[in-house]
Amino acid sequence: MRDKKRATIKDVAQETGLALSTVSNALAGKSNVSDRTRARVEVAAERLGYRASAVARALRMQRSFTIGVLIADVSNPSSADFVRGVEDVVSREKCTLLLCNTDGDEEKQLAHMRTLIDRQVDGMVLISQHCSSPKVRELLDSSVPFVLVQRRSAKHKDNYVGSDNCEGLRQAIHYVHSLGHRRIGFVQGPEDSSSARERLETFLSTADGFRLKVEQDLIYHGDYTFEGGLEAGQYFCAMRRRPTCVLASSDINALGVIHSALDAGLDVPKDLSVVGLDDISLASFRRIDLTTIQLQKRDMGIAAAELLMKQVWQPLFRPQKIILPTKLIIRGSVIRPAQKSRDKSKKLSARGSVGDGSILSTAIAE
Amino acid sequence: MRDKKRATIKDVAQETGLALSTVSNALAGKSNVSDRTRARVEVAAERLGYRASAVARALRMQRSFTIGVLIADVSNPSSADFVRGVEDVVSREKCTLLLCNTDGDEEKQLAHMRTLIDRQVDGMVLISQHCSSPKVRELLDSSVPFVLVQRRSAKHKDNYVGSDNCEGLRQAIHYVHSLGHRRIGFVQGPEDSSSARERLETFLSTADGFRLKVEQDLIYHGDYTFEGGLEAGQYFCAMRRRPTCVLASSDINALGVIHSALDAGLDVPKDLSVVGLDDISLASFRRIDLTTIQLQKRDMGIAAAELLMKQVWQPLFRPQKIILPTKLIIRGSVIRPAQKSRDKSKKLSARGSVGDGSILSTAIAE
DNA sequence: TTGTACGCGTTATCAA
DNA sequence: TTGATAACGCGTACAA
Repeated sequence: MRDKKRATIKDVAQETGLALSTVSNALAGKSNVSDRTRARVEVAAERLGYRASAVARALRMQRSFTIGVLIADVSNPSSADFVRGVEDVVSREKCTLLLCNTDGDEEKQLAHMRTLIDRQVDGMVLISQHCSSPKVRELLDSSVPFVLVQRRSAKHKDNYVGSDNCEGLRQAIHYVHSLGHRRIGFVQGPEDSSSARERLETFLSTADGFRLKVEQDLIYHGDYTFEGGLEAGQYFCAMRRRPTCVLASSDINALGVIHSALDAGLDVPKDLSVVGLDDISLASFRRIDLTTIQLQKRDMGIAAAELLMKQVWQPLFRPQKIILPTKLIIRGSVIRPAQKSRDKSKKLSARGSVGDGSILSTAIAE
Repeated sequence: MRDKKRATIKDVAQETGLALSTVSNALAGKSNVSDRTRARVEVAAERLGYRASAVARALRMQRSFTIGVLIADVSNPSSADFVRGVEDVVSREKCTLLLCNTDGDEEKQLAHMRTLIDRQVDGMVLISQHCSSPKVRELLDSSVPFVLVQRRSAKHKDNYVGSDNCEGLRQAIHYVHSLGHRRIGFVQGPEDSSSARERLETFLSTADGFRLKVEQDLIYHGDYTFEGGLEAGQYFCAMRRRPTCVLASSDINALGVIHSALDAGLDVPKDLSVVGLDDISLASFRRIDLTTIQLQKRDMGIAAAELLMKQVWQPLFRPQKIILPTKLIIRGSVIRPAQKSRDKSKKLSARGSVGDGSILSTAIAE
């Protein structure tokens, strides 16, 4: 069943009685071929079902019309959006996307990077990948154009697309503070993430602006995962002086925190308010109703791919940083802390659900 | 900064003073080369940082070590898992994955299929894609090995990986029936999905086995999306004789149904029980706590890729169908219908959350 | 306007 | 055991 050989440009030449180059020129839309022959060529090509081999073309042109994307895990809802954004523009530009999962493992990342380079991708997008270690650096600098997304190297002037780690977070802190929260827990992302570090700094300085003293034990060194959220939640809920609000490292992470809080017999948001980061599509689902800092991931993917394509077309294009805005999305997972409860804002309080029997609601505020 | 030219096999030959073919043989691990020269070659290759060009190799070998994957939308949480599974085995097999989003649009699918074929992919995995229309069919049959996932063509004997649309669903119906539900709504997936059709048949026949008469208006012709779930939910909630339980077409769809029910002032599960399909990771999150039929998507992706690789290596391998089991995962979104409430099953009832003020709990059973 | 010839970097065949 | 040579399918200078 599998077809006989694919028609090549040679077949079209034979069919029309023209030379290879004439056919090539005709099909490429070059101006040095008469309308009559072009038409003949087109008809013949159509009839033979001829399509140029992208492989041969890539070899000849030293350009594969292929873009590599490295990501920790596509099946992670908070990262797949990036890929989608990248693919949007890549396919619009007549390129195709080579996808690699690295699981955050540097060895895997290196291996994938090498095979991408072997495949002569025209460029790569690295989403939250390692980018500082010598080995990665060497590949990066010696091969093809690339754009870093979300995680950058301090030491180098690279193309970078990220989100404003300050603005949304500051809004969140203002908001939470305005509601009366004074003890605020913070889940920090992984140590090697530049964004995670920036967010921590922003948190500390903003809190400082409010004369909030942030004790060390209010910073939980975690990651972006659900499991990490569970642990963070357990940690915070077990504290003697429990925070009244927790800023999680991601939406998924926030759900982990909430999960643990519920397990501990606390109610969210009555006993513990939680803020996420991402605004995944499910965040607006009523049963979740997560107040969160919105990241425009698909747009970041789009920006990254567009930046990359510029690099590909004009290799002298100067490296560029693009920072997309973030903003706080207010939903129901944050309300005033318990002490000054009796709150009037019906909309918010109505949304809280009642916990199960074993409520240990010894709500503590400072 | 961008490197000077990549070293080619020619450079290695020059460096060692050997012939191209000898170098090639040495590096390919062929047995017809002395240990001494092999060592020399390896050293030289290492020093020059030589890596074979995958493009040239693909042209020569007519094999690209590349697999194409077509999917509606990677950023959809209920489909990204497939991709991850496919990538797991593809990368293990030293191949790379070309990813295309089709948005369920046949034209886009065709365009992507063509570029994949132009790129001489060794095979393709089509996840929930169109596979019966003449145009698609023609490409499928005339190009490279392929495996269909989740949606198949009735008319052809293709490689297919799917899930048992019967078993899990039957379990769900048994379960729901045993709790006392008699009016059960069913959200059907898109018309052109073979799985959706199979599930409807299973639903009807199983219901028939219980002497449940399923009126036409209990079947809602929808899709797999959240928005579709919202509409389905509105539809069911507005019925004069409302169902006490709804079987949704996917987890995301189920969340839509729940959302609408809550909006209508109903409580889930007290006034309306809901069953999902997928078991996405968030389904187990307490605030969602969705009783659902589990599909092993990542495993399906793995099975599909393995089947495809077999086809690639041995083109005479006979087409094969692989059906992965499904099972009901019992959580909290289904309880006994309101009438015969007063239920004793603490575990289930304890999990229900209390609705807000405006409860229209005119629960109706047959 | 059309045709010839070469090279992109490999692997495979066959002769030395 | 090693080496010369011919493909693979295309684009492109250059000659006709």
